[in-house]
Amino acid sequence: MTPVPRASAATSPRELAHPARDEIRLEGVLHALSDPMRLRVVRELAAADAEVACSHVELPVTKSTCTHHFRVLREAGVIRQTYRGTAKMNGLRRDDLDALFPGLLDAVLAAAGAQAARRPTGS
Amino acid sequence: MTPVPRASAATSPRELAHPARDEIRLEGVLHALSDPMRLRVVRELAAADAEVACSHVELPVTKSTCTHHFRVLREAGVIRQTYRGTAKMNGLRRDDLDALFPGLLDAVLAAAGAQAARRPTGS
DNA sequence: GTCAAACTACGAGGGACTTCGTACAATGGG
DNA sequence: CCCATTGTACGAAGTCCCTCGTAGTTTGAC
Repeated sequence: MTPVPRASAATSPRELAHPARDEIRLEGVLHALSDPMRLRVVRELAAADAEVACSHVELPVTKSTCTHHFRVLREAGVIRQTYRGTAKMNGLRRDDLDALFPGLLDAVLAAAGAQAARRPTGS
Repeated sequence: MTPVPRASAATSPRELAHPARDEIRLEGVLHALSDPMRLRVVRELAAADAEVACSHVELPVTKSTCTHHFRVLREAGVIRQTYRGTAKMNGLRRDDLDALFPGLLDAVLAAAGAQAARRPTGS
């Protein structure tokens, strides 16, 4: 079909917009973390302690929904995303979050872990 | 006789339903705190460090909306509400939250304070 | 009894969110 | 070049959420 020309995409290998550190809002972070799917993603990223591909995180939703949740996390400033070949790597923005909201991420992760321990089979 | 007094046209002692400690879910708490109005309420309750009447918390919304937000906070397990005459007193459930999610409430409160300091005139 | 104060219930409007399906683009290997 | 893999865009359906106005209930004071 008609090849769509794109602006200056020749040298830019698909870049993604991230909020700057001081653009990250607490309400946005809390809202991003208040979804079970996204909290699960964040827990896996924290456990991995490295960049993880979207496809490596197993969620009981379709790929479209997966993309949506990763975008919410990125736009809230919780994760950083970069392309690597056909994969998209995800990493927690620990440094920014710890600088802005000291102890918050660790408290949420610990709380999620404790809650998961209390609810063995559920969620 | 009614064994379980409901909050709908009940009899003498108006009682309110609160979730038990182990019924409090992290996602619910995070969602409750992710709203600017409710975060504001929680900050005021934490600053007061005592029971505060709904009418004493000044919010730029109508009373109906105020009631709604207080109920969300109560049903999420963040606050405890009790009637006292015509007033309804509100207090943080610090003990329960600290037991379930150690450090979470303090981290959120500190983060909210830090963010408010970065944004002097409320957005 | 009457009245004001404080809060609630109900419903409505408008917007945001979660999920999905389908079709499409970018990358790297055979 | 062809194609499988990976993720995106777009729209749609259904649901939930925030806000409000109005009418009503409960309580305590006069």
